[in-house]
Amino acid sequence: MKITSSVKGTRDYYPAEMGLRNWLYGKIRSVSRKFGYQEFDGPFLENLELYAAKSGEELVKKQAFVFPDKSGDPITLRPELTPSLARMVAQRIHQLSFPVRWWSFGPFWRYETPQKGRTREFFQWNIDLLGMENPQADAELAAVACEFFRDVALTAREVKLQVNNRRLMDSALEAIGIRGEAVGGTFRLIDKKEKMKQPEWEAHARETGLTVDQVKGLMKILNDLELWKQSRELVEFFDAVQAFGVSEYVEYNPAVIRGLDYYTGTVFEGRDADGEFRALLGGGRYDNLVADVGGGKIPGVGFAMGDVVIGLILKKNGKEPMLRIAPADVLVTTFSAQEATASMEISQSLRAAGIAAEWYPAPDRLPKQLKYADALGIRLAVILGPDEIRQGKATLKDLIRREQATIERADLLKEISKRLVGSPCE
RNA sequence: GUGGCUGUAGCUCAAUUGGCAGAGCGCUGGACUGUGGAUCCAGCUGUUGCGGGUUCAAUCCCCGUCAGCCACCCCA
Repeated sequence: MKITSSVKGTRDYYPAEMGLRNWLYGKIRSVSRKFGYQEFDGPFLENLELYAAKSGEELVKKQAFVFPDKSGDPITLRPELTPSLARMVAQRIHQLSFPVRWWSFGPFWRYETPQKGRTREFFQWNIDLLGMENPQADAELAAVACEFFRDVALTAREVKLQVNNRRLMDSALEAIGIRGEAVGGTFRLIDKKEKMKQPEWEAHARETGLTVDQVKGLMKILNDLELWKQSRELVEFFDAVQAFGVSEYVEYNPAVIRGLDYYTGTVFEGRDADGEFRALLGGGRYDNLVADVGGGKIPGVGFAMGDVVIGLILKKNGKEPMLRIAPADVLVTTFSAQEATASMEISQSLRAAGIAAEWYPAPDRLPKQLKYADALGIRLAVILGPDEIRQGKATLKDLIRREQATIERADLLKEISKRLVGSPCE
């Protein structure tokens, strides 16, 4: 019988991967709560209409998984969370206490060609602050991202948060005569700047309809690392970032634009310092989105971080956690069929005391059982043979320290608890 | 969606101009019948991604297809 293959662009979560995913979730949860954010989630299925005018055109028309339901209505597997968030806020706008601070971690789907750092099914951390439009709120989200970097031990040398502002770019472009419909094309041009060689990029810029002077002007904008000082929003933003104590991670980058149409002000991206991977997180200010889904005018700012790229960056920098495969701290071995019952009873008495204990369910050779404990990273083994049973004792073996002692059974619990303090794994 | 590279044991990879499909790691057993990681010995593991074609003969050449990766596009 042939094994049915998995769906393209999906991943299987074996216990090791599941452990990593849960570890990541734990870090995300901890940072989010530290800043006072509440966990929520939206449905995984949404009506296509929700995304129609608000997300990028590409995201909806080409990248969304859309299926007709039995009545023929187009149902979408959510490609992002922000429109759902905007709807949920719009629906309860009179009951919520603002500022609303919400976060979420869940699956999303995009129909794209899978590559490194990009899958069709992925998990994403979303965190948003709604109801405030001051730059200090933007800075808080930047601080959340940087605090997360710190919590997973990524340094400011390894990752950066690069910031820009749409309004600043709009006015800078307007100053060189680019306005209206030409702005979108120019934004895409800016996105390409880092990927293309200089003459190539200039030629491409001319093809999109820019004059020689405009290309020069655009170059000047992109090379001016002091440009942010002309933006009151960004000046206040950077002051607040300093107050939050995360300046080391945050820098101005005029080439950061973001593709999504709903961003209106500050935008930012998390990147690894070498620029080896695609953006590990992206977000910004969206002041019209709630109104666009039929709610009142509620400004918002937030970001999303996918699990795939952060996983690659953690791995590259040696910051993946040491995770144990087995949840049990103790393996109670089974010496022979005669001692099996006593072993089971001991394992249960450990559980009753709150210790995760695994009972080896067959009288296999002792070396095999100990190898099993070793392979799963179970630190302690209890050995209960005829000698121990006769004397009312038990042997406790510490697989890490390579030592063992035969002790009174009454002392077993105490000894185990003592040895489990300060375990090296998470 | 377009173009390119790759696909061999559970994992990492070999295999001469087309000529019997191999190694390391891992796994199983033993050396060691009540003690794991080291060492040594032995053993197991294959529809060479899948389907077709050319050939006396295909892992190798050709076509198709699927998957991974790279670029474009876009983005977490």
